[in-house]
Amino acid sequence: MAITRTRIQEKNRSAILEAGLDVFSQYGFRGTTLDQIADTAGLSKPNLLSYFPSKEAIHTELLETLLQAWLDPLHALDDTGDPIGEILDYVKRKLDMSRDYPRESRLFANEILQGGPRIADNLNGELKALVDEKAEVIRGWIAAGKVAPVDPYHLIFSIWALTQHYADFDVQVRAVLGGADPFPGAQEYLTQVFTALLRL
Amino acid sequence: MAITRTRIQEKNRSAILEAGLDVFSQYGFRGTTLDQIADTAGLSKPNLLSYFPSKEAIHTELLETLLQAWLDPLHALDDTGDPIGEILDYVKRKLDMSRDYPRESRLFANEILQGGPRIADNLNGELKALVDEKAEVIRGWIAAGKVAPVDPYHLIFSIWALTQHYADFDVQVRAVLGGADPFPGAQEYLTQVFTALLRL
DNA sequence: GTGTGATTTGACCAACTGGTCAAAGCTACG
DNA sequence: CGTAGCTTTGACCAGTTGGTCAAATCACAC
Repeated sequence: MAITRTRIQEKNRSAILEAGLDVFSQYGFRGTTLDQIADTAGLSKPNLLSYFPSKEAIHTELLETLLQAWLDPLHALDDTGDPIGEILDYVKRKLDMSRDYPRESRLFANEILQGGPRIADNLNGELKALVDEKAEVIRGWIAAGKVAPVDPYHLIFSIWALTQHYADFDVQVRAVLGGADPFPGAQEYLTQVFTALLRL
Repeated sequence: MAITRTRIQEKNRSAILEAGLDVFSQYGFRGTTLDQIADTAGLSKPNLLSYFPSKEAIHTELLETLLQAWLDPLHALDDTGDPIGEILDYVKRKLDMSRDYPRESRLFANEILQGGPRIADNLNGELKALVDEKAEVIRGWIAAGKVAPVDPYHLIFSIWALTQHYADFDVQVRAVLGGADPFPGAQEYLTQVFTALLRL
């Protein structure tokens, strides 16, 4: 079912998704209006609705794209690699995502804050399965005496929390730092944290 | 300007604030309706509006109360105490707040996600000043050779991120853990993290 | 019980919301 | 140049939103 699309359709669709990401990530699903998205995308509302059947459809498409990108870095955690190096690489990938795709991070945060009604299945299914799998990998490393014994689930939560914080709470972080770019310092600090934690 | 209030006024005001906290913390300012708050509080909308002049006023009052409670645990960080113990105590206080006041945490998260338009002054003023002050305390501990050298700002960010995550992303955390209470494990894990990081 | 002020609400309003539709404008190809 | 079909929009609709108001109800001191 390959849908053929004209250049204009391609351009408008991505303009709408881009605009939707902008607005949904700030105001959440209920706080966002179609007029806001249409204005941001530079289209009229009826025109926008000729590309997506509803507000819900735009949001759903954004969330689906996001969830894939969200799990990718964790998929890449390789049980045959150097344990501490693998974990530090995962931290780095997630921090880079917070720097380069902060709106996606905020879209996810907004959805979770609202109780995750639209992604509950994914959380309880794909996400949980993947985390269970990787937690097992980390447990293996601990059993093999390659990293210090820590709860693998809370280890993963802490990586999420520490990296996403720089995207989700960007305004607060920059206020405290007087506007300076937090990411170089964050990279160094997080390396230090996880090295100290996992080193034997 | 001490306002005298009848018992009914006292009860209704707090019912409204309670309901507002419930709804605002889930849907954010724009995503929340007065009808939702009124229903949750068990009042009619006109009655609700006889206690607060507008939706904005309820939100503002909640945010002001919140910001005070937010800064309190950091205020308590004592430069004359045992450094690592002081920091671990701060972590514990913040984690307890995430467990006992998750809605407040989410209200704050929602406001920051939206760019913090209603609390920008506080972030750049009171909050920044307090963090600057406590960062100086931590720097002193590092200079005195009492804790390992770490960036004090990122240390504070990491405490916020790691503790608030358990309130803000509660749905995700519980999905991954299959519904189990995350807080006992979190307490232990966070102690381990900050001990490993700060110990010389 | 009665009156007074506190409390509550039904009915209402203008602005906004998500969404529809028919008509208009535009573009590429013969 | 014409026209078929892609693209766009003005006008519209019903439901919701934040907020108002006068009238009704209630609680309680006398």
